Amino acid sequence: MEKETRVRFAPSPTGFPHVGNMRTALFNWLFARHCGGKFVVRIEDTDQTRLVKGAVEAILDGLGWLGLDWDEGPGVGGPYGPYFQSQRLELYQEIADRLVRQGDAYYCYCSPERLAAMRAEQERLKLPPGYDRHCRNLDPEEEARYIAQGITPVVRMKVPTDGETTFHDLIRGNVTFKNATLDDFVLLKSDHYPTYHLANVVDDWSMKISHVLRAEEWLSSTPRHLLIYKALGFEPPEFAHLPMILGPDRSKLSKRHGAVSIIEYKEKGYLPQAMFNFLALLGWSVDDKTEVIPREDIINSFSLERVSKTAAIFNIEKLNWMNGVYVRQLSLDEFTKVALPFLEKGLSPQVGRPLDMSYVRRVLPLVQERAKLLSDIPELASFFFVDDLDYDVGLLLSGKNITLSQALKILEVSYRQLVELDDFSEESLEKVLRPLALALGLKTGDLFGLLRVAITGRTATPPLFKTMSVLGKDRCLKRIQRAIGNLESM
RNA sequence: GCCCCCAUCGUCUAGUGGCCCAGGACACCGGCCUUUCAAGCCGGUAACAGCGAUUCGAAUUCGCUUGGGGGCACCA
Repeated sequence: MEKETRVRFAPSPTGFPHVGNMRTALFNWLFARHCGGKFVVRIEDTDQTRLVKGAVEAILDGLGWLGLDWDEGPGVGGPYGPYFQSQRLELYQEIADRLVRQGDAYYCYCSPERLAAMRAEQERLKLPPGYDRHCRNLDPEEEARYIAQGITPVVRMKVPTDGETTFHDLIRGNVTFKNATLDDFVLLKSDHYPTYHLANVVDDWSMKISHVLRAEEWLSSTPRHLLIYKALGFEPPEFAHLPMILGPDRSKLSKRHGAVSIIEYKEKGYLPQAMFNFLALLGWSVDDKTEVIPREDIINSFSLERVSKTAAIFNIEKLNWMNGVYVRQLSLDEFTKVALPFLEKGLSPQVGRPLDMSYVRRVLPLVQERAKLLSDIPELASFFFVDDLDYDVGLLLSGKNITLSQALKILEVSYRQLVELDDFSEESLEKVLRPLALALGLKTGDLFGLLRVAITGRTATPPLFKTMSVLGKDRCLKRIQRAIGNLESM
């Protein structure tokens, strides 16, 4: 029987879910779903000093938001748990002991101060930094002396000083490291927690992970992991190192590049479908032209062969465009559902709540094709809700062909015509206003432009008749009246 | 400094020796549509880092150079 495909996403809760991490999660998830394998989430909380409160929840929220469901892990359990490394300490300690007993690892009593001094010296001499193996071959007396001092040792891997470690990366091909360039890295810290290297190997093995898909930043620690697998006699998984996601300055994406947490994108009004699609295309492609592609199709066509080797810059412009595409694809019901929270939150407190839903449902279609982000919506729609339009009166005269007195006259005539109009539908309005332009000897654009400003306070809005029809006769007349007043007091 | 990875338009990418004086998308610039905006449509600017080698033929293979990135913690 073929070995089951099992992949994992193993975030450490030391911060919020970074888009780079989420892309890694996504690729793992896609790989599992494509192969009909399992997607495991494991929390790597072995650094007690850097734990961030709420980070686990935020990470899981991020996964949930993108629709990346996990088969084993926090909340769902599974046969290889626990899925928090802090709950598996004994396992790592046992393995570390075993490595020491076998002679593949050793206790190191060096103080942080000594290590720092050593590093400083190495830097001064322009030597590659790395542990100098001071404790690798301690004589028993010396070791006894350290123990007597009550020093809690760390456990270090006894890395072979010669030979090479080679592995086949599914994306990059064969990669070889000389063992001599590796130092004796720490396996178990003095607080008895494992380092990433140990915990990661032990867990990937004990959780029967078949493929490790992780970011390229891990490439150079892979030989260390392989050395541990070898010492333990474990068969290593397959490795695939995904290209990095970089900021616009080509450096590793970080907070100084702006929004970096997936949660921030959610809050700014990106749609998860759009983010999913966009992230899938960062480092992977279907063919030479497909951009917008449904989730199911991405799963079906996903393969590591089409993952690129080159680091990618996070191109927010393209994400924005793609989000707009997905926003426009939404049905009115769907759009209403996702837009409402943004409207509630972003509309001025002056606007009465709760919002009139039947009115909202008439406004929203006019906004939908103009919004790139859901957070654009309150601004795009505010004039539908606010009673007192706050605009620069000069805008009323922004049409270059109209003088103040003309504008006044036009508004007055328009007002008189509209008062008479009972049916305020788009068609009916058009039937009145187009002829009016002709009658006044105006270009339609000049008349409609003036009315637009009077009625909305803006020069760019959804189509005028639609807008007026949604606003209703009352509001439109009041606003025209008010515009007349504004002009008179100029 | 040492080790590893990478190298096609500004950006994301297609391209696995002839189909490529390099295709798509975003952005940008024109035009059309049009009551403004948006959307849509049409068109345009724009790239194989350099040098050698292999080959009848290289974006595609190899080498070197250059450039970029990542790693070198009792962090992950």
